Amino acid sequence: MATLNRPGADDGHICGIDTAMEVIGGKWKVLILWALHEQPHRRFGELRRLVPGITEKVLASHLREMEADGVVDRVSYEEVPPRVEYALTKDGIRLNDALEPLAAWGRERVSGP
Amino acid sequence: MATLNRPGADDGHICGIDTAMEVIGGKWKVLILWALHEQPHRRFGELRRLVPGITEKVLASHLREMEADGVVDRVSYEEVPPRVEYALTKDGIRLNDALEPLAAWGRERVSGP
DNA sequence: CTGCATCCGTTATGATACTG
DNA sequence: CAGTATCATAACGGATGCAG
Repeated sequence: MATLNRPGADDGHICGIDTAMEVIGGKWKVLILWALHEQPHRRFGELRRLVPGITEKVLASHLREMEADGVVDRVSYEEVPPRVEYALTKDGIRLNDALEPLAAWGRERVSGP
Repeated sequence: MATLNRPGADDGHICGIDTAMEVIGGKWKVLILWALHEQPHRRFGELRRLVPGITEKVLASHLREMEADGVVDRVSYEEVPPRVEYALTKDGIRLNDALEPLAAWGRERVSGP
């Protein structure tokens, strides 16, 4: 290959990582993925508590993006009070699995080799 | 565990991924890593060509950050004209390896399952 | 050749208040 | 409960010019 390529170029993804980076690019997305990985069918309020520091606005927009990216499923139950549940899609689960080695790297880095 | 945690919190990194995300958080860092993985001891100008679209300022600042994070080694030869070479550290190599499953995920996503 | 300084626009993230 | 609207700020990236 002559050069590496940016997202959006014809091929764009010689190493494929940029594709993934676009999906997990939000500041809190990996934590959301992680929370949904531990237990599927989390409600909005649960996620808000599980990811301390995140605002409702950012949580909502991240969830919408992840839904659009096909890694998260959103199920809205038409009841009162409202109930909405989020879960990983199959692709989201695979994404989370692919993140595990990275998590291991981070853990080693914190605790030392 | 009660909650997930942000970087900087006491534990901070229950899943360890946020640690890694901080290191690869720059827009072009994974591409720089990739370029250095293919062949160590790249020069500044080489990297600029290998990562089309990146500006000198951003390349320089990314390299400095990655050096501070201990994933890149910088070797400056005191000659004229100046020559500076960059290479992955051991930790950088392991990081790149940890990125591979993510790259695979991205590749599948582009080409279809 | 390497790469820092400055200015500047865009995007991402945050705080707060409000609605169905 | 599950969001949306609005306003404000910060972080990031890009363009250009200059220096060792």
